[in-house]
Amino acid sequence: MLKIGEFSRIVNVPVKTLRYYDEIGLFKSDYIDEQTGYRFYSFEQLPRLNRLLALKDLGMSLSQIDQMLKEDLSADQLRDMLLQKQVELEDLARDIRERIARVEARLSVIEMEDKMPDYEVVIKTVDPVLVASSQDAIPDYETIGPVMGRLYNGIVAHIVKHKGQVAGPGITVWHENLKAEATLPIKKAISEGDDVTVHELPGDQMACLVHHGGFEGFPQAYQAGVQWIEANGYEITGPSREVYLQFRPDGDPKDYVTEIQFPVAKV
Amino acid sequence: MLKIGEFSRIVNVPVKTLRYYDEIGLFKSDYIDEQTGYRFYSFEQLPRLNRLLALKDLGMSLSQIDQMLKEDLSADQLRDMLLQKQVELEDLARDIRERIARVEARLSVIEMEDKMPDYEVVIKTVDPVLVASSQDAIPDYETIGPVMGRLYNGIVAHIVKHKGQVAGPGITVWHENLKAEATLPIKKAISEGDDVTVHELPGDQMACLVHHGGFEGFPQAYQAGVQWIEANGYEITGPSREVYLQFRPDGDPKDYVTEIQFPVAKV
DNA sequence: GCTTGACTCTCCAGTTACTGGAAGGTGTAT
DNA sequence: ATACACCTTCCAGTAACTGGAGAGTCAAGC
Repeated sequence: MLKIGEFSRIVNVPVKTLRYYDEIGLFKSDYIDEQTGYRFYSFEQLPRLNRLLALKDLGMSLSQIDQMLKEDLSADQLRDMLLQKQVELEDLARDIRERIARVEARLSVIEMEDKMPDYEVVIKTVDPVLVASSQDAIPDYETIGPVMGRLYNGIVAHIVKHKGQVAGPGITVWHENLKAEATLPIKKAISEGDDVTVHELPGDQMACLVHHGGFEGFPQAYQAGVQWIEANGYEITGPSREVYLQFRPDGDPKDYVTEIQFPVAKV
Repeated sequence: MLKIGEFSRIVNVPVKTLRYYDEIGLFKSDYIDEQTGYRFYSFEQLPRLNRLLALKDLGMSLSQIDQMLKEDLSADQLRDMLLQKQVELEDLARDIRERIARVEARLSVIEMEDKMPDYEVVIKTVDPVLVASSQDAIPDYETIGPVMGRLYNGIVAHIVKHKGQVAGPGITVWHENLKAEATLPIKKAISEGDDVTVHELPGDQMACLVHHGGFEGFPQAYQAGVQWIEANGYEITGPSREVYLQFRPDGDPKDYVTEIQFPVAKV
């Protein structure tokens, strides 16, 4: 019979931890002196504790270990738990590798620019949105402003005419070949018109960044987004979007806030 | 100005979490209505939150993020924190790879034997011990018993003669060519004798397993230890030891408990 | 026999980054 | 007027310990 401190030294487990395992019933002391409350451990308990420690070294949780130490657990059940842990660990390993890549990407920005990146990119899942939509080709960069203005005005007019309700800020979807689709989220479906269709923008995993200021800064913002996506092992899988979080045609462009979204998937 | 729920939807962060960040001062709402206590957020706050989320994606803790978001932090300090995180993540990645290897080793045992391994191996750090020691070559397996008996009797006699105090169970160190060193831990150094020396067994990282029962089972135990060490990417770096945790020459061998230790290092 | 120091006991609080729930107030649409 | 969604604060719980306070126990040395 060993006192807790002696046992602790043999198995290299802190006294506090042994008391904790005793308390939660995972590893009880062999015998407790009723007078003093002292815990006593025996050498016969070593195999159980060693199995416990070995399982802990695999990363199992204490409650899982508790199950696995039960005598009546079949080899099949054991195997299943280990296989599950294996999958879990492999997911975790992948996650860590991605994190390391992100840290390295950020470090390389700091090396080059001597500061944090100007645009922070975050991955998020965007829900599908029902929108009223109108689109047109943009002949060249100069004409983006007027064309977009015309498209949005058309949509607003259409929504007003059909008593629809706007549900959020405007979203432009950039299809290939400079074809711009202007959309406004609406609460319920309304009938379509000559130039205005009603459909759902699909939900997706998006790499998002926020641009603060006028439209003249967009090229840099797009560039930053594309660079991040490449450096972090994603690829663009569809048309990008601009969400005009804060915008009024008569407002100061300095106050504009736009979120740029790229639908992405892991390469 | 956005209510917490609207802001939550835009940034894809749960309301509860925003309130929590507000509470710990990491990310305060822009304005609080004094009447109702409602929190309001502005689009101007998006960049800070996005930077926060991006840093969280690197695995930084909230308190580290809090420091990194301070305006007056130099690029050098930022770089140092990221470098430190990088090292930390790489350590973690290695740790997880090793865990995966251990899970796989255990799975292969279960596939072959349809049960948990008979011997559980754990890595632990063993402290140096001061011992009285006596050694001899073992001509063949048959003679282990008598020779060890003689060696230990000699040590005990020596310790008694010099009024030393035994500090723990006997330890046999197996040097090359079947040379056995019998040792007994002692509390304080005593003078040496013709056959008995006093010195310190070095501390080391050891792969340890516990054998329950008589000495006839030792070969299997050693085999299990060596197999585990190979399967888990360690190598043996010195002489192995046997610690006789529970042993009396006149006792029932079934009750003997011995810890076998192999000094190891990662390959 | 007494003191000293090492050891043990229980109980409580704190760690991280939230999450869930209860009880109660607010805002808007029908 | 009422239903419903939304907001508030406060409290408890998570995992696996760790640290500390205050009190009792044990063995050795004088």
